[in-house]
Amino acid sequence: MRPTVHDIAAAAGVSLATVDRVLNQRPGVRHVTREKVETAIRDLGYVRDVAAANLAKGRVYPLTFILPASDNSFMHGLNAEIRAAIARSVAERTDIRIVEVPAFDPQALVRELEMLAAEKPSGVALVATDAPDVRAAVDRLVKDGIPVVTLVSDLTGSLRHHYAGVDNIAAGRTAARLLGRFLGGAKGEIAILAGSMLVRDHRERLEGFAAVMAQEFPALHLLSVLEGRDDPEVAHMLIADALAKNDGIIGIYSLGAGNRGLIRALKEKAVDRALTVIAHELTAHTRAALLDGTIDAILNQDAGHEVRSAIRVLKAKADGLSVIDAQERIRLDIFLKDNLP
Amino acid sequence: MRPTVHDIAAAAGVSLATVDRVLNQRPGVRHVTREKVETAIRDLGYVRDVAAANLAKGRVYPLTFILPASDNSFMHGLNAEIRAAIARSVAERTDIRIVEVPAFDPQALVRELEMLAAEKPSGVALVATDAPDVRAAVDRLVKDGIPVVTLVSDLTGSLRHHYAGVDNIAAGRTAARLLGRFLGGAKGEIAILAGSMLVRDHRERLEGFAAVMAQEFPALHLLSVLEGRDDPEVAHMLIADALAKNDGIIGIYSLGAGNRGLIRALKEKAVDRALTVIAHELTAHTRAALLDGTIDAILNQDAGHEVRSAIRVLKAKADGLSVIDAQERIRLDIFLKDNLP
DNA sequence: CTGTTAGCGCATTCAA
DNA sequence: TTGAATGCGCTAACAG
Repeated sequence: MRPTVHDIAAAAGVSLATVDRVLNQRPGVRHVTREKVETAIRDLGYVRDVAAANLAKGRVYPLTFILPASDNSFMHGLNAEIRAAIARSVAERTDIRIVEVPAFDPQALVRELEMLAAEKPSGVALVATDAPDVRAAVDRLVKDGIPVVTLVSDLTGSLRHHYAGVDNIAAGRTAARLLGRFLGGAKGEIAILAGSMLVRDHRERLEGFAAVMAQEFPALHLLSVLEGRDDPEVAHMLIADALAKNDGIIGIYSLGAGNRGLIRALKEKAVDRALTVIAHELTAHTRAALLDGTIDAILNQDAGHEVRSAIRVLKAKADGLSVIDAQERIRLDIFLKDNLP
Repeated sequence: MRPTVHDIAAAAGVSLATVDRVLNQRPGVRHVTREKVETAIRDLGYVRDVAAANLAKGRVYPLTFILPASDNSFMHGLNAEIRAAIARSVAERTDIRIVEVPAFDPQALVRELEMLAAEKPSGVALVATDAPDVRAAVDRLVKDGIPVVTLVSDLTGSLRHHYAGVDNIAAGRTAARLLGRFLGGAKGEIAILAGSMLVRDHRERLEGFAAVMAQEFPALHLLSVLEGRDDPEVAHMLIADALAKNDGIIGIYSLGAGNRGLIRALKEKAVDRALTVIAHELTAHTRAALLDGTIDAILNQDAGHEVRSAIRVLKAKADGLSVIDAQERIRLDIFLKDNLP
């Protein structure tokens, strides 16, 4: 039978309350007493029963998710996954709130983070816009003792406890190798469609992509990046235009959202052209395009995994517990038409 | 505040014990009383607090994992992941035991399953050898009310509750498309190295691979399957021999284990040949080979995820709870040298 | 500074 | 067929 607080109390010759005090590092225990209890804990190999503790405390974890108010399938999916987590709240003792802030707007994000500092939730998850002010606001939360997890796009250099998202440099590199290998030594131009160079994840994907292309596929020439602001209309316009003007394009890498527009442009302008296309994020649109051959491969991050992982990590940090690193690693999913979920 | 058993008891005008009886469908309750309680449960929207229930019961979940005693990196990895889960046993209220049985030996597996029927653990996970007797033994366990999960290799047609492993037909198809695209229209022969056609996962991979190859890459001709019994020595011999005898081989698909031997053969016999190679399972050996260019892509199943998933599912089934399907889906990981974990 | 006591939500004797 | 009482492991008043 595993030891309980009673066993420790007996072994240390103190009462339950005192054991509880040292266990939860509360003040009001003489140094020697504390030592005695700590020794007993170590000797008996005590591990606290978190479930019982939570029951006694009636603990719930108020968590806040801050998302950009972007109208694209990926963000809708992320939102849906959080709502699914909300539906499980009772069993998981969470109390989750979703807050939307204008996209690509650091100041709005900062304001929200400052309000949260007052609310003192058990944890905060945010899709970070990469700006110094945001970093400062996040650091402030962390210093106040509130666990913070970045979601989808990281905030390197900040004190955030954890990043729940894919390695975007690796994603870009993978896209490059896939595209290069699929094109098998052909010579030509590659168009690149991004959302915005203001968000870190897109910048990193581009960086990884360009690096591998330059190093391993010199026969392929990268055109300058098209910024579609993750908006299907803008993306459509940009791609249609590029295809019309440039006959040498043989490959496209779409590293942001708004792929609806890309796909429409391809179906209108490129039915008769041999084009190899790699895109990010599995949505209803990209899935259909992969199946009908318009897209050759999709790189994806599992939004459900990201949300569940963020919640697990925030709860663990709130309790000072450790996590299973391998379980929290968000992998880069590669989908061909054969291994779709 | 969410309703508790007390609230139900009050609402139904009965005692806690009676509420508990209907909650756990125990006998000794008049029909009318039962109805009253059930109405109260529904009206108040009661959901049982599983953590509290487990505390009161002092519940632990004795689980048994049955693995083939195969000496390859993948099985070693699987074993290690189970041991990692054992290390977490205290917190997760599990009591996990690993049993090894001779590989590819249905009768040994059946004997073990029959012994388990007597022990009545909370759940059983097994790497299934595909045979009618095994199916019958599994069905027997299920009918006895013991949750059963197949791991890595499934047992279709049996009553097992869940399969924690990848879709191997999809894996084979994906391997074919990757190989075909990487070879970009070249014409030549493809060597296939399997472990044994007696295990379902290998048969399914081959099936998927052959289907896509026949349909989409007619210029590539599949040689007859080499069975390496997941043994590095045998694999080495078979591949070295094939390469020596056949100059037309331009691609290799290794769908089983024992890749150490394959890699050694490639380094000895094929340094001067342009060979595209796809293999299964990420191990220290295949990882190194991917990085140095000997292998072009690795298809993988995350053993850690499989083990954690099997445990979650077995616990849930033992309690009659539902699982999050997306969380329990084991995906096919595709690794290029750029996205290694 | 330390101890006593009463729960958290549920399961389980033992009586009635 | 039903109910009262006790305890699971832990926390948190409230006394001392």
